[in-house]
Amino acid sequence: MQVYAPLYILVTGSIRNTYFCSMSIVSQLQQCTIAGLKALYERPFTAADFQVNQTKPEFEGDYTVVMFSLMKSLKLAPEEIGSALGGYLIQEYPNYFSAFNIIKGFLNLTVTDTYWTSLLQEKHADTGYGKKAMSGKKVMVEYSSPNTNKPLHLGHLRNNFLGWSVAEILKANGYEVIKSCIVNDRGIHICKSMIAWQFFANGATPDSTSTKGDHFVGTYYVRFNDEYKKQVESLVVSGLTKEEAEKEAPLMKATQQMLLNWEAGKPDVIDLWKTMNSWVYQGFDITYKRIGSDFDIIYYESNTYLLGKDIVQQGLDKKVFYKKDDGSIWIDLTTEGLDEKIVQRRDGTSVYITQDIGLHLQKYEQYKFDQSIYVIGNEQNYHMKVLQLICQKLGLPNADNIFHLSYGMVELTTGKMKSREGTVVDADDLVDEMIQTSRQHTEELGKVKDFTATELDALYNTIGLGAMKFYLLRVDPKKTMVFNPEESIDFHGFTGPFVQYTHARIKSILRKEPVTAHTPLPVLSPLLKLEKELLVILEQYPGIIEQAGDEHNPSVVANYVFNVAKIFNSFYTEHPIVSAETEEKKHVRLKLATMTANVIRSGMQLLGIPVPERM
RNA sequence: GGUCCGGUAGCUCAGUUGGAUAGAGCAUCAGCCUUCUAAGCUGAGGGUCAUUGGUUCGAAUCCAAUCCGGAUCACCA
Repeated sequence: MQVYAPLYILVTGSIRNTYFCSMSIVSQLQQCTIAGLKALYERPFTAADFQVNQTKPEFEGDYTVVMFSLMKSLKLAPEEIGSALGGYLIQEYPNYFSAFNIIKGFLNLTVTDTYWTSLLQEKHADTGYGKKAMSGKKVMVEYSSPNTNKPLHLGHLRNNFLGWSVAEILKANGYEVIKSCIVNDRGIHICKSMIAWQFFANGATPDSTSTKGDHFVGTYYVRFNDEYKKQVESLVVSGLTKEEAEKEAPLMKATQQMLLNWEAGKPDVIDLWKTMNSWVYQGFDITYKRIGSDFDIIYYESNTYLLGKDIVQQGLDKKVFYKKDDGSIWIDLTTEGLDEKIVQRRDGTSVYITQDIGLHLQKYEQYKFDQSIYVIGNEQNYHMKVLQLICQKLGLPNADNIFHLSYGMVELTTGKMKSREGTVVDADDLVDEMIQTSRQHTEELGKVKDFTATELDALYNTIGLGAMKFYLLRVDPKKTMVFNPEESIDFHGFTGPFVQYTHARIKSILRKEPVTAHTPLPVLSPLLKLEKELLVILEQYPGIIEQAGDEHNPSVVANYVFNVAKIFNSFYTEHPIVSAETEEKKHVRLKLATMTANVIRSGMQLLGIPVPERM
């Protein structure tokens, strides 16, 4: 919890006038209400006994105590409770509440201008506003997890942006965060692109074809599937069943042999594998750098795929697992409503889930984390449920604190993305297009003609990527979302560039009128509607960070930051800042603008989106 | 078939520890640039919150049933 000195709290001597200075105004109101109910009715209530909401715009007031449940337990009419409680709050907490009205079961309270202006005075220049002090807790966030046989696509982008943003949000909530990635660099699917390269490439390389390495390898993965399909078809024509043909196709047999050779460590296969993977990594590096992803630790499946075997033995000893007659090892999860799950094949090799059990333990031993978050698509909900259950049954450390941040698939307006049908949206192509679009818009508007070429490139990147990240992060992670190409390059309305633009607008004013040059508040003239509206939403920022952290949900921040920008823009249109009615108003508005810019910058940073000074 | 997730405006999404007349953006229509950046602002139209029943002062939100969509239930990863 943040702690800030309550300069704006005036101590009046009454014991009941103790203030809860580091709290949000909502918590404050809850505490005051509890105290009031106790004083008035000599009965103990908790915050769960009544509801506090933001007052609807059509009514007078800032926050509302919903009294229906109180009416029931006190057996009193709303007017009675409302006038007693409202009167009490105004009398006992004059620094917080200045007026009230009662409509049906709603007690609407007006928060004093003193409260808002003191908040503004104290927080307007605080770039760490809303962020919590380090708690000493450590959390691992695993995300991205690409395969080394094809380039990154739209689905990976959602994953990467989510992982990055959740890491930033957790940092803001006081966690130490370790970002990790598990690279799926081995297995039959990796061998497919290797075999296709051997058969069809004639020694071509990314350099010889001027192709980005991951795309280069990706074409051979596609080529494999095409050629394999042809082989299967011709075998079917020659009389085999489809199943037989799929097994007997020469390409598949070669691939399976290659996998065996890889596992046996045959030098020529290992060399080819290393070479092709290095091509892919060169490509990934470029993409990760462009989209602003990075990791503190990268695990490779080629190193981890043998993990977990000791654990399987321990599980047998503990009778968590059992062995079937053929030698394969299983766990029975039917009492949990799941199925039986294999953890070791009859040939003694470990399966996908076994590696994950091993990796969990390895990560724990390495980092001693308090929580381990996996950013993985919802198609793996079952897998992750089983993983956690097994870890718990084995009594592995911190198994209860495995959290699957399950996100929904990204679909296209035309339907689902399918790698094999070529309906995927490539990450690099998309980034290119977004940057190109931002260039076009910027040139049309012609506001930054004095920028150098380098500055312009940086700006196009900021806007293009900002639009894309915001577009993918503004939706609740767990929901399947639709990617609409036209909508994604729209820079108006609920978009990243809209928020960035609002920031640039403010900065333009502050360059002319630095806020530091002004005397401190207090302010005597009453706050106008839009001034207060801005302060009300700015006051909510710490709570938003907390909520986003608790829910592992960046869309909470995206929605918030958009609303802040929207309210600021209304305010900006309605009220002049530099040429305000009075000097006092000018000071207040400059500070409001400063605080708004800081919150926008801070919130966007939690989404991994920089904001420009000009655009 | 079992399990899980979802269904809110033409489209994309908010809103669900039960609260006032269900909100944004896009799209459509009507306005606003001698004035701090119009990537902006103001206003209008647009809803059987999938359906039905239940719980209660009050249901988009909770419960039950039904319909529709998706994911998953591999000795693949």
